[in-house]
Parts: sequence; structure tokens; C-alpha cells
Amino acid sequence: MATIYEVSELAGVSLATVSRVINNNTPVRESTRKKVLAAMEQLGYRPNSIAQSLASNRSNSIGILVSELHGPFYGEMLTGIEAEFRAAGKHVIITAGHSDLATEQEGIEFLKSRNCDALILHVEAVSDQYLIELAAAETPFVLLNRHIPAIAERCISLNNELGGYLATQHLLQQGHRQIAYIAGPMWKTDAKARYQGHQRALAEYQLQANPKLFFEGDFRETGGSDGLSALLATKLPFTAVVCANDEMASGALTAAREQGLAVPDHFSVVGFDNVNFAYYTYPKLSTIDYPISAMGKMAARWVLREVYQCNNIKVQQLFEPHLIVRDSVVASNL
Amino acid sequence: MATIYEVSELAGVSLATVSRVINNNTPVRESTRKKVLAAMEQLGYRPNSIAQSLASNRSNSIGILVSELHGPFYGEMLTGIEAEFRAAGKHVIITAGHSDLATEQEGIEFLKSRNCDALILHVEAVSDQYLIELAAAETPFVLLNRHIPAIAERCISLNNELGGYLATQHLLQQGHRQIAYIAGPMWKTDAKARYQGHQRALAEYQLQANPKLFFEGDFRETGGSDGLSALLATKLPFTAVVCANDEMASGALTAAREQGLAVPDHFSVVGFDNVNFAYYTYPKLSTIDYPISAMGKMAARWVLREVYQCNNIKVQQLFEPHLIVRDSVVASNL
DNA sequence: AGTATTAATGTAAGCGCTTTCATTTATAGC
DNA sequence: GCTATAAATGAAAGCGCTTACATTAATACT
Repeated sequence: MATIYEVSELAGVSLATVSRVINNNTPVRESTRKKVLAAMEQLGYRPNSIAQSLASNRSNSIGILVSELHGPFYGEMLTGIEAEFRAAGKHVIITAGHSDLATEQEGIEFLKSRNCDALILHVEAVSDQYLIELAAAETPFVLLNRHIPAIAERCISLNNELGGYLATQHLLQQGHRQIAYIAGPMWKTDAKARYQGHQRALAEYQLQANPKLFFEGDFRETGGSDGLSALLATKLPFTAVVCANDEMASGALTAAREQGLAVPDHFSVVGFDNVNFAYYTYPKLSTIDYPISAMGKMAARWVLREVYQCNNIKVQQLFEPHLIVRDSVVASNL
Repeated sequence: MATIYEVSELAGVSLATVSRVINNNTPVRESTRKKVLAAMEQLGYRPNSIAQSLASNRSNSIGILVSELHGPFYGEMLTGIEAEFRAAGKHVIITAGHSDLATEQEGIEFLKSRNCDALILHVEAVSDQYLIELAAAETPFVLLNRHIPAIAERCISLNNELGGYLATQHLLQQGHRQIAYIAGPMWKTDAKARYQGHQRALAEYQLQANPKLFFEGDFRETGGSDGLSALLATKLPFTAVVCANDEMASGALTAAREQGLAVPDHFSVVGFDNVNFAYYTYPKLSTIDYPISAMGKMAARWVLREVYQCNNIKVQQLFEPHLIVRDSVVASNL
């Protein structure tokens, strides 16, 4: 593979001149430029981005650390981010942290060691303190779906509490009073905040969450189907279930069907996230819209503005969820 | 950030000795090693993988080019690959080609320029010739879900024709004779092969595909719902629909429901891929299992064997699909 | 034509590491 | 203690590019 040395020899110019043509950032006489470009073409020369990165301490790439690579939520997040950067001529380097402390830290180190110009971090296990210290280091990063007040300027997040509130408020407005809840893992900030919103909505109707109608799930379909089975096993009556995400809601729908119960005839169901398949469940799922693709784009724009000085970009950092009413909720007939 | 120069000064040894400790591949006296490790710890030294890559012409990373970042198919593929490499201490660099010729070529160039030790390519737009020429170059790569005879040793693929055959054979065995077909984009090799299998199964029953009961979809839900609407609009009777993938099957299920038709009561439906949500559709989808996660792992193992000399690894290159019978097919009552 | 100023280009030294070959140190045998 | 051999370590030259500063060439003005 030809190097800049061979191009400079063939074109009859210096290394610096070839580099100026590659980067097109300082003046080069047009006739000289043509000579250099012809030499590159003839030699099939491609700049070595590893050497460029070492020499310039830049890499024109952004590292993205997500919890998982599968599932509609992450797919939409990554698609939103990658589309924004592709339009800006940047590449992304994606790695997964699997909600595990050591793996998340290794992922961050890997991306730093690749000399990424910036990181987009969707991390759950590393501590706030770790991220505050990382913010004091050189590589800029933006946090997706997590809010840390000490570094608020680097956070793109959703008001999860409001989302939990809207889900339950919708059911209360439909007359429901006995509402079950299938939560995400409660060590997760977003799972906790959604439940807090649920409790706030109940409090407005002088109601309290019944701990016997609460199941701590895992944000997966199996968490939803296990959760519904557990709730039914209590024999306690309920007319609605709030699930802390759509995947568990989907699992709950399947479990209900398997036990011969019709949604929303027997009870209503609300999810959270509005991921793509929510439209295709049967019945179509009422849910809380989580604009993750838009948030992903916004994280990308934050990087373009802060790191690449694209100064005419506006960045929204706090997102508000809103209710999507489909077919899985009906008025309570009690 | 400390460099190898500062470590060598603090430890009182040469650069080469520090490098030997970093790589742990040539002898270093134990007392020397301890001195160097202590210096690294004190300085918070982290090797710069950009410089390592330039100096050694290796990167300990594998580039993966997939068509999309969203959707269950790609999520499972990426998860399978990444899990295998994470177990081997390697990192992956993921980029998307979006089934577009220029974007796929840019993606390959990007991954090559990152000095990836190998590439895993799920590409659809670049030509066989392009890939044959790439095979003659330095960077090793393995193709996922594509078979090119000239470079067969680098291909991990599924027998798509057999999959199409099994889907239709199942319906024929259930007594169906009027079978509609919603295809993928027919320029795609896998879409074409699946339809060829469909035709082969029909031929065994002295039947021919009815061009009026054929719709060319796009492998997306909308292709399935549009396809079903188009098929119903023909007013021609059919008792079953084969969809060339599960996402279109899901769209077909939804479109049927929207037109007040019950699956499988009104007609049966078979999909292809067996992606995760096929289990959660209503009714549960009969489909053709496409072991994409296993194939992803196999591609990773190919790289570990061919590039990293992990010689006790067996690699299966041709995968056979098989039928998954769930609830969306019943016997034809004609 | 000469001089001053500006534009274009060249020189050379890294960037942070690896690795080959040379040198030094340690060890074994007599 | 001396010599031969082996082990450990050091010196130095890149890997492919960028870029600061110096030099050369071009241009404008008198």
C-alpha cells in the first residue's frame, strides 16, 4: 500500500505539500494540487488514519458505548446517532457495556485508546463519581439517558418521572383505581423514576401503591410475562397494569393471552418507550413515547457543536415524554 | 497523560524494556518487571493503542459492516459476534452500509483505515468482483450471509433456497394449494433464493407460482402490510401466505387484523428468520429458523482461527435452516 | 531593475510505540 | 579465575503522517 512518501516522490513535492493537499486546509497552488492528486490516483494512495490520528491527536470518529446491541430501543438509538454523523462525514465506533461495571469501564478505556474525538455514553453501572472524574479528563463525552447535576451540561435525558406519571394518570382518568405495576430493575435510575411518577399520579387521587400489586421485572419480555403471572397469582383484583417498558408490556400481553384473558377487556395495559413493535402488538399498545432516536440525534449534535465547532446547531438536553393512546386501555367498568 | 518515555525514566529502564513488559512476549527479569509495573501504576500509564497499531501494524480489533443497526436480525447478529470476541479479549468496530454501494465501500475503507485485523462483512450492494479483489488484498475478511464460489472459504451462509422450500413444503403438506407469496427485494440474493425454494416446493406438487399472487416487498413490516393489502385486492382466493421474512409476516398479520381477517382461520401465514419477536406475535408465527446469532459466532470464530491462530476452533460455514411450527398455520379446509 | 511584502513550499522533528540488532550482564563449565 | 554461552537489556530506526518554522518563489510598488 502506497504511503505519503511515494506520493511525494511521484508528484515531485514535499511530504508537507502532500499533507496539505490531503487535508486541504492551507494554500496549495492549483497546478501543484493537480500533480499531487494525479500521483495519489496513480498509486491508489489512501491516507492511513492510524498515522493521521497519532500525528494530529484527532481521529474523526466518535465512540458510542451502549448497554446492549440487540433490542429495538438500542437499535433506534444507534440509528439516530449514526445517521447524524454519517451526514457530517464522521464514523462511529460502537461497543457494548452490558450494564456491567467492569465491561463499561473497559469499553470507555477501549474507546479512549482508539483516540475517539468524543464519546456518547449510555452507561448504567459506572458511578456518578466516575463520570464526574472522566469529565475532568481530556476526551469530551455526552451522557444519554442519565442526568448528573454536577455535569448537567453533558447530559441528554428524559423526564422519566413525568413519563411514569402520565402512564398512570391516563389510567386514573379512565376510572381505574386498582392499578398493578411491573417495574424495571429498581437499581436503575430510570426504572426508579418511572415508579416515582406512578406514585405521584396515585397520590393526586389520594391513592397509594399496593405493594402486593408490584412486581420488580428486568425490562425484558420474560420480566413482563413472569410479572403478570405473579400479579394474577395474588388473586387480588386489578383493572389495569402499568409496565415500565414496552418489552415487558409485550410479555404481559402474551402471558394474558396464554391464561385466556383478553386485553383490554379483562384489564388494561400501558407500556413505556414506544419502541417500533409497540405498534404491532395485539392489541396495539398504549404507551409513553420515549423519543430515543431524537435523543440520539441530539447527542450527536452536541458532539458536532462542542467538539467540531459546528456552531449553528441547537441542542435540546431535557426531553419530555408524552402519552400515545392506542388500543390496550379502555375505561374501567367498576 | 503519561507516555512510555516517562515510564522508562521513572523505572530506570529502556523504552524497549517497558514495551516488553507491556506486551509480555519476551523475557524480562522479574525484579525489572516489578519496577516497570510500579512506575506504570504511579504514573497512571495506559498504552496508546493508536501508537501501538502504527508501530506493530496490528490493532486487536475487528471491523464489522452490517446493513442496518436497527431491527432484531442485526441485533442478534451483532450480539453473537460481539459476545465471541469479548470472550477473546478483542473489541469490535461497527459501522453500517445501509445496502448502498457507496456507503458499503466507504464503510470497508473506514474499517481498513482503522487498521482492523479482520473484517466481518454483511454487505449486499458491493459486487462479487469487488469482494474477490478485496480478498486478494492484505486485510482478511469473512462474508456473512453471502456465498461467492471464488472465495468460498471466506463465506458463512445459510441455504436460503432450502428455507424457502421448507416454508412452502410445510403449507403443501397441510393441504394448501393456493399459496400467495410476499417476497423481499428480488435484487437481493437471499430474497431470490427463498423464492426459488418456494417454486421448487410447488413443482414437487405439479404446481406453479401464480404471478398474480406474488408481491415484491422490502423486508420491512410495511412491505408485509402493503403486500397483504395488494394480494387481497386481487380478489383471488388463497389459503396461505409465505412471507420472505418475519418483519413482513408481522406486517401481514397486522394488515389482516385491520381488515377483520383472523389468522390462521382465514388464511395461514409463514415467515422466515425466526427473529425474537416472532414468538410474541399473535398468533405466534410459524417460521423458518435462521440461526443468525450462531452464524455471527461462527464468523467470529473464523477470524479467531484465521487471524489470531486459535487453532483448536472448528468453523461451520454452511448453515441449514429448519422449520419452526407455531400457531399461524392450520390445515387447509378446502 | 530593485526592493519589500506575500504566498507557496520544503525541512525536519516529532506523535507513542515496536522491534531488530548490538551490547552488557549473568551463568556454567573447566 | 577465566572463558564460552545464554539471558537480559539498551540503542536506534522506523511505522505514516502532521505541522512549525525556515526558505524560496512570486508579486507589487517605486
